[in-house]
Amino acid sequence: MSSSILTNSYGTLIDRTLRLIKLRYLQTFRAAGIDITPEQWVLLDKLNQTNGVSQNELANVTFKNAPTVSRIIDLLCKKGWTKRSRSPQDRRSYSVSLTKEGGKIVEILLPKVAHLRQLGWKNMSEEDHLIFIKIMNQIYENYEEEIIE
Amino acid sequence: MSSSILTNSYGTLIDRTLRLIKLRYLQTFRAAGIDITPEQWVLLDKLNQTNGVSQNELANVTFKNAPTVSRIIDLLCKKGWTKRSRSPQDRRSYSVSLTKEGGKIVEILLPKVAHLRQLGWKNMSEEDHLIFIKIMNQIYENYEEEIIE
DNA sequence: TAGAAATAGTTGCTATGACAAATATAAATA
DNA sequence: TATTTATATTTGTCATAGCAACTATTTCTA
Repeated sequence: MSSSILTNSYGTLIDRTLRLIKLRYLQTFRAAGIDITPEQWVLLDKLNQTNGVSQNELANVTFKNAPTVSRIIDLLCKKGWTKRSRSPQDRRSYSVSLTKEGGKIVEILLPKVAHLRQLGWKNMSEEDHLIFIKIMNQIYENYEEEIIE
Repeated sequence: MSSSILTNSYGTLIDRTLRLIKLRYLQTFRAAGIDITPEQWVLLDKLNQTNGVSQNELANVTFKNAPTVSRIIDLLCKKGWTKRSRSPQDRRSYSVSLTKEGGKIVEILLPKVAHLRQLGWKNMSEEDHLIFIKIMNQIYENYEEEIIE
């Protein structure tokens, strides 16, 4: 293995790019006059795809942990964009769903988010995109299976 | 441009991989018996490379913002690994440097971090690594120049 | 079936990061 | 030189994330 992998801190690069992506999302949402963060958007978007799931399921599909989802849903409920209802099958869990207001927010923001995704891949090919996803997932798998000494 | 770019949320993938990387760093540091976070490590490592720089310079090279660097240096000073001294040339800024203790910490952790970097690139080539860095920086540039509508 | 173990969710604590406002000092300018 | 402007740093507030401890409920098991 070459030395550049050992000496270059790619974590810092990933970190800075991810923070810029999130910032651009936030600015775009603000410019649209909607007070929502990128993380809140992730949950709202997921609920739009699969309405009525539990917080636990939301946590799994968005790779977030339970306390984080709990707090973000709190905020979304306060804004009137989601609502919780106790699941009759399992009274420990909630069924979380979009309100009509929440649905409108998604409708407004979806095209803007699509535009943002396009911007990120400017000057790159579809192949670049596929390689990038593959490598990102490979790094994840490499660390996932690793047992710490 | 193909539609998969529009429908896949690569931000979520980057987010989950970055969080796993940080978790593995944290676990490795804990396993070594050293109470330090990945972000604190980034600053300590940078100080080891360029000792005596200002917080502002630290912020620039690590892509962090000033308040974050200020608070992390606070923590590192409390742990006795760094110290601040007022710069005689510019009395607004500090010269931040590693203490002897801080140097020892870096010495212990450097090989472990090199090992972690290798782990992340398991099953991948040096070329994969270069492509990845190139794409990550291209995404950054794409968003950097973008003016929000 | 009663008690133990597991699961869904919440809350408290700490760290990081973004933004805004504040202080102290330096640099530029009229 | 006096005043304005810019810069380095700090502090406050909020959002996200991880961990641990807690409650309520469900599932497993002796």
